[in-house]
Amino acid sequence: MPSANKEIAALLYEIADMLDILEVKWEPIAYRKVARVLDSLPTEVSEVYKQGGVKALQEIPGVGATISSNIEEYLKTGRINKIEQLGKKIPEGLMNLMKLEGIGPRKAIFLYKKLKVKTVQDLAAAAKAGKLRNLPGFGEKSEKNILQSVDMLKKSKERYLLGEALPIAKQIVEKLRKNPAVEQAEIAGSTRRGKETVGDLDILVISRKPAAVMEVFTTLSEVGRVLSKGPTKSTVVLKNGLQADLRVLPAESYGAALQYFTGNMDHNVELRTMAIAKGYKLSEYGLFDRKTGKQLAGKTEEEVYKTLGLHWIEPEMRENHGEIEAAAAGKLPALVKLSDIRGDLHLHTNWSDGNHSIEEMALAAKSLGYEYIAITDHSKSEYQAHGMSEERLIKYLKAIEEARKKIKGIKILSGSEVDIKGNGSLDYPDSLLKKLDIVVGSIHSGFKAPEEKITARVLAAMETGLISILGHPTGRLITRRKPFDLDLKKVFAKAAELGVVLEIDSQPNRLDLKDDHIRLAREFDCKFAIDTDSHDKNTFWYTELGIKTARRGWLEQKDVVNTLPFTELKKVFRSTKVLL
DNA sequence: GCCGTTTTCGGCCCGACTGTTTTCAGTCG
Repeated sequence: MPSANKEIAALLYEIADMLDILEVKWEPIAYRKVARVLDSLPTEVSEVYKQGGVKALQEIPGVGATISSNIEEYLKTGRINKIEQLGKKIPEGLMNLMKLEGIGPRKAIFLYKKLKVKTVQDLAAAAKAGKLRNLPGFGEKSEKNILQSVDMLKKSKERYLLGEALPIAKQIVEKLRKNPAVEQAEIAGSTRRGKETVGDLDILVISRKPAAVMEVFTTLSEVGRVLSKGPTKSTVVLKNGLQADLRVLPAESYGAALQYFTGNMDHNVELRTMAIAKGYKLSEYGLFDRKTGKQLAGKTEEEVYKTLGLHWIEPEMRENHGEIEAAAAGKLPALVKLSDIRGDLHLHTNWSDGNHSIEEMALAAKSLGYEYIAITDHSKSEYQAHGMSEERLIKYLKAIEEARKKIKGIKILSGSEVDIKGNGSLDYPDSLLKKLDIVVGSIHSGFKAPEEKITARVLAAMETGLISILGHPTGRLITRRKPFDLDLKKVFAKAAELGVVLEIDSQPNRLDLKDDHIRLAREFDCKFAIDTDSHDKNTFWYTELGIKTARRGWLEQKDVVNTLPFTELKKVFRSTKVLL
């Protein structure tokens, strides 16, 4: 299912930027708003249009007569004429100037008018030649900053994996907490929401000595460069290139600030709109009565939500995807928690491409308090990953048997991550598969096959009745590879029918299924397993990433099979005819 | 361009920091 939503959103953003440069008032806001909505719309715009035409498009918040016709045009022709029309009025390359930190639409158009600067290179040359310093609103400092921005643009990476951002965010927060000036320090932003990629870190500190906090923050060993440093807000670029913002607020604003800096933007705009309707004003400082200016809430997030007539909403749900309506109706799910996890059902050892032995993996899992694990090394087709031949599989099962004798206090299940081959058959004969406790069925080839083909392949594999868990179902690698072109509805319906558990693979670059897909699968009443797919005893913490992803998909404890005690887990997998 | 338990016209979230100014515009989130 290739998504047109993202493409349309990108075009609407482009229109907004163009209108900004042309100094059109308000219209950019309207376009940007719809772009944001489409970016995270769970349903396909093309479907909406197919069902109800332009009228249905106008049901999407922010979409009116003009934008709906823009969308319709795109769906029919693959382009939006307005972009070409606007493009004629804007010099080639000028849009790129706005990618520079500190250059917005006003400065971009001003520089063009004054100096005929069109490209980033033009601007860098002008700055180097000292041609900017005498322009109104510019000075020597501006030239220096522009040159630094050009430098940064070259090096910058768009977004970082949650698995990269979360550890460093935690590290920074821990350091801040050790400082006596810091009363509280929290991670906010998309990291707190558990988004699969993170653009920058948002850190919130409560303190009565903001200056001291800023000093500590801007001189942390992780910091590469300080972009700005004020009394309550500073921005730095970390040595790994990730940007980090720190805000300091007083304790009475803690809840409102945490709420505000957690976002996302759409969620916040919605809350502020609700506040306005009630005659309140919501900011990071608190919820206030508009007339009297009296603070009504702000110390805790719960208080802020409650005063707006809502139950407290889990950070991972704050995407304006219906959670506000659910909170108003008291219908929020009780999300699954990290502490609910009792085991990991997808692990590799040095029997295939893992770094540690069966015993080492089992001991690491046991030290986490896990009740059970499944060892699931690769099947024979995974030649490059030292996939096991039938003969080695037999020896491997004996080795698992040995490990069970040595290590008590944790159940070690025997399994394999078995390749689903091109025709949908599995990589070992049925007789061997039936000797395993758990079969994780995964696709590792033919990623680019057309929808019908790859969907049929997955359905056929599930119909063998021998797959317990469908491993990393869409095969995506966040930074490298698109998901398979699967008909997810068919796959989820079949998984629910046959009792095949869907994996949420917690590898930082996978997070597969992803949040939106999980929510869709949940509608089919599918069951899930949150696994780490660990190849090393030190990566069990990836579960945290999988949990956040599951929570973004609104999953509850009852939806996730590896939260079950072992006796219950056995019952789940009985239906797939795999022995346990 | 969109939208309406204040509005079919007149608003559009709100506030911090920087660099330039000497009270503020632009940018950012």
